[in-house]
Amino acid sequence: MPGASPLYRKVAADLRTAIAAGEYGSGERLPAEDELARRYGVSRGTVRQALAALRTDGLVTSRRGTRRVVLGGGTRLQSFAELRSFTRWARSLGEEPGGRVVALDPGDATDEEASQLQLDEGARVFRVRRVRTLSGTPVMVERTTYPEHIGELVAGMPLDTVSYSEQLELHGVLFTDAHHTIDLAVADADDAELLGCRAGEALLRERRRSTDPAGTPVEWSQDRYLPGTVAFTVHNSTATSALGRRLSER
Amino acid sequence: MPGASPLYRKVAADLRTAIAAGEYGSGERLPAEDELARRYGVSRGTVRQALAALRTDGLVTSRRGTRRVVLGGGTRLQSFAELRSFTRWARSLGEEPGGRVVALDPGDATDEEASQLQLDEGARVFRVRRVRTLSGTPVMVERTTYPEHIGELVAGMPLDTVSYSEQLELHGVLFTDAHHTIDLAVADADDAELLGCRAGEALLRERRRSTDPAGTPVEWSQDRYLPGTVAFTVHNSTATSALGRRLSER
DNA sequence: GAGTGGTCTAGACCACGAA
DNA sequence: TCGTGGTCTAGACCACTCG
Repeated sequence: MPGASPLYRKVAADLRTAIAAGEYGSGERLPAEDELARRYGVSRGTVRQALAALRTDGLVTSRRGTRRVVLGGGTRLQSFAELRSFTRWARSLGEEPGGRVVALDPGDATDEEASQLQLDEGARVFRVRRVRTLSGTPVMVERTTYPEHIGELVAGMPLDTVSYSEQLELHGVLFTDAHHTIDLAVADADDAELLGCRAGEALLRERRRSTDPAGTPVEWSQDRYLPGTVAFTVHNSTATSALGRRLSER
Repeated sequence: MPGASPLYRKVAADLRTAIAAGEYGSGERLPAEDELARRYGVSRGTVRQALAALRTDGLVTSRRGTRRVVLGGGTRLQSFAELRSFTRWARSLGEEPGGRVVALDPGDATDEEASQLQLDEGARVFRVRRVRTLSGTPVMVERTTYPEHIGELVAGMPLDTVSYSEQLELHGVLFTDAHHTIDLAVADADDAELLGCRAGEALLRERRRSTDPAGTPVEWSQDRYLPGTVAFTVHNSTATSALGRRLSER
C-alpha cells in the first residue's frame, strides 16, 4: 500500500506537527488509540508504532488505563543524521558550519583504535584532525580514525570538504548505529592553539564509535568542545533506556 | 497467559543472557525471527518486541534481508532505575554508595525551578544539597529541588537516608521519564569545599528533570561530578534517537 | 529465487485508572 | 464498571540481501 515511507511514519509525523502546532497542548490528553486508528484509517497496531516513536522522543507519556498525555518543555531531540553530522546539526540551527583540516595521515592502529574499530593491532588506518567552526568561531576539535578502506575515500576528497559524512554516504558508506561516551578532557597544547583556549583547560569530550548496518565499525572519533558551546541532551524512560553512566577509566 | 512479567521480556532476558554467555558471539548472526518464535513457542510479534529491546540497547543490529548481527564492544547500558538513582548505580558496580546532606530547606521556586517543575513562580519547593560518595570518596554534589508535596516526604526522612529514590517509591512516588542535559560547570566555593577540589575547576554537570507516569514533574536536579569519576554513555541509531546536542544557553 | 526482516491488519484478552 | 493502553496471536505481503 505505501509508496515511499511507511504508514506509521506519516501518522507519527502528523501527530508531531499537530502537537507542535498546539493542537494538543502540553498536559492535554491525546485521543485514544482506537480513535486515532479510525481517524487515520489504519489499524491500531500502526497507530501504536507511531506513538512508540513519540514516546521515545519524550513527546508523550503512556500508561495503562489512561489516555496518553502530551509532555511539554522538552528540548527538541535530533534525528540520527543531525546528531552524527556536525554539518547537518549546524545547518538545522541556522548556523554556518565550517571546518579546517589540520592533519590527515595514514598510520598504524593503536591498541585503542584497533579495539574500537575491530581491527588487528597495527592495521592501517586513516586519522583526520579538524577544527570545526560555527559561523566562523571555532567550537570543537575532532579527531577521527577510519579503517583503511574508508579512510582512502576521505583522503581522496578535497581538503575543503565541509561534510565527510555526506560524501561518504554518497560513496555508499552507511552509518546506522553509534555509541557515545561523554566526559571531560583536558586541553593539550594542540587543542589550546586550535580553539584559542589555555592548555590545561577542561573541554567537554564526546567519543563516538559508529557502525554500519552490518555492525562493522566505520568510524572512531573523539570530539572536544570548548566549554559553554554545546550541551548534550538525552531523554529516557522506564520503557526505553539508551543512557548509561559509568566510572571513568584512567 | 503469564503471571508476573510479559512474555516478551522473558524472551529478551533469555536472549540477553545467551549473548552474555557467548552463545552468540560478537559478529555472529542471531537465529531468524521465525526460528526464535518456534523455539520459544510464541508468535513472531512477541519475538520482535523482545528484539526491539535488544536493538535499542545496542546489542544487535537489524536490517531487512539479513539476520540480526550481535554487536560487540558496547558498554553495558543501565536500567532506568540504575540510571536515576545514584544508590542503585553504585550498588550495581559493587561500590558502596554514601551521602551526606549538606542542606535541606524549604523555599520559594526560582524562575528556573518553577519552569522545570511546572509550578507557579514563587510556589513552595524543597531543596536538598548532598555530597555523594563512592566507597567513602566524594565524587558528586547533588542539588535537587522537589515540589512541596514530595519535598515534605523527603524532609520527613532520617538525615542519613542513603536513597531518597527508594524511599519515595515506597511512598508511591513513581519516576518514569527523565530528560537529561550534560555539559560543563565551574566549581563554586561550595562545590570546591565539598568535593575537595579548587574553586573554578571544571566539573561534569548533569541536569535532570524527572516526571511521573502522568507527566507531572517530580524532581529537578543538578549534579556536578568531579572530573575523571564518571562518564555518560548513550547508544542510538537511525531507528531510535534519544540523544541530542544543543547550543549552551548563557 | 530463497531467506529474512519491515510493515500492516483484525481480532482477542487482560490490567489498570478513574469515575 | 467502563474506557484505555499493554500484550499476544495468526496471517499476509513487501523490500531487501545474498548466493
